[in-house]
Amino acid sequence: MRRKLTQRGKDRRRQLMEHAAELFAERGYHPTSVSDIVESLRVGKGVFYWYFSSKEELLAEILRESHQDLRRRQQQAIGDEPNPVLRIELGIRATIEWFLEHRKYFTLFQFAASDERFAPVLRRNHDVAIADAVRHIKDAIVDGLVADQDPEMLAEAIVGACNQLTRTYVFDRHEPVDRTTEAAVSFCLHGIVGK
Amino acid sequence: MRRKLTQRGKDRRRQLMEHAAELFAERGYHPTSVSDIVESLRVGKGVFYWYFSSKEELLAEILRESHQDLRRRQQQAIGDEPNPVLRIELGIRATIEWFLEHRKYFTLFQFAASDERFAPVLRRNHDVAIADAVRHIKDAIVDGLVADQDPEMLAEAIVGACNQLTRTYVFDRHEPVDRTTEAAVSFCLHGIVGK
DNA sequence: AACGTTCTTGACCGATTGGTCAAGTGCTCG
DNA sequence: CGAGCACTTGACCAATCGGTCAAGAACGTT
Repeated sequence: MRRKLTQRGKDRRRQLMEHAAELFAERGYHPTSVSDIVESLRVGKGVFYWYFSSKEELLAEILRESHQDLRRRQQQAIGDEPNPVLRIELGIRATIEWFLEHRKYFTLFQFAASDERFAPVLRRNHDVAIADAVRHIKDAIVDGLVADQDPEMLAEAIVGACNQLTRTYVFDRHEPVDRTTEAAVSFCLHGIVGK
Repeated sequence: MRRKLTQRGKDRRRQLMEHAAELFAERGYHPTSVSDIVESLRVGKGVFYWYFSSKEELLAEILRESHQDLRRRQQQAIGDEPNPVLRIELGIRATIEWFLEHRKYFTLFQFAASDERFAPVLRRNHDVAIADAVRHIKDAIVDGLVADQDPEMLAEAIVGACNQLTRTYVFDRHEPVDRTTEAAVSFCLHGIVGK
């Protein structure tokens, strides 16, 4: 296990994480062995265990860091937009775009959600995302833009609808993202506004 | 591999599938070995390979049969309801109820979607479910009950929102199903109707 | 140049895996 | 009763897994 990292070390660590994420997304977490990872990178197995204490810790770390990156993108996209409904829309668009550029994490998140070992990490990520959305929804309710319903449930529904649309059209069918994004936005906004 | 099954054989097969599904859902597919399955059932390993040609085939079979059962439940719930929007609502309610009674399959479907090997089976299941929903949505558009949008995208959005709400409130938090179902129905119907 | 730290190597290990098979048991039907 | 098929056993196998470690290379600092 590592102690302090030089720049060289940080680069290796990044390289391992990026590469492992790709392999995990392609072949799955369990079927991808630590040997697979280090061999395709042409380094010894010791390298892996210098930077990560276990294969499990590696995936947990990948999940944490990638989610941080997604969240950064969302906040950047929303900026200081005053209209809460518009903030939600900007968040949806940013999320779909991010996944389009980071396809591998979509499969990874999905797998992690189905494995007891990683569910806690994913759960924390998810809770943060929901909390973000809930703030905007509450603002919208206060402003009278949205009917008074449970904001948390609305947030979950939005996330679910967007993820499913992204999976089907962007990942499975490789369709252009525009129509999908518009459909997601329209469905979710009508869903929360509630006639 | 089996040839013909007596009643005794059919029962064993069912028993293996049900039990394996539970173990897979609890500990995950890969971490659950064939030995785990047969040992906890107190039978020899040969029994497993008498009924299934591989561990992979077993899960594929579980996915197929459970999805058939879910679909049967949906069709039964919808009956011959003439109003297409109401048909969708009945379908949503039936789905959430079914998953409540068959929790183990939720985790299983989720894992399968993240594994290349099982994606094809799951994909066919999903396509059938979407096609069912699309028919009702098209009817609703023809009747002027729903704005003219891509019915397939609406169907995907509905499935996504419902699944997410079910996962969070019914599985993770073990909350009573009523409020969740109402939220799902409300969000989805407003989402498709489109003010 | 020399020393300590960071980083890399790859043979090695015990455990476990999915899957096979020769040998047997029990059920059914003529 | 006995022949034949449906089913069961569990030792066994080759392959692979995550992880260790003693040895040494590369680097930064002085």
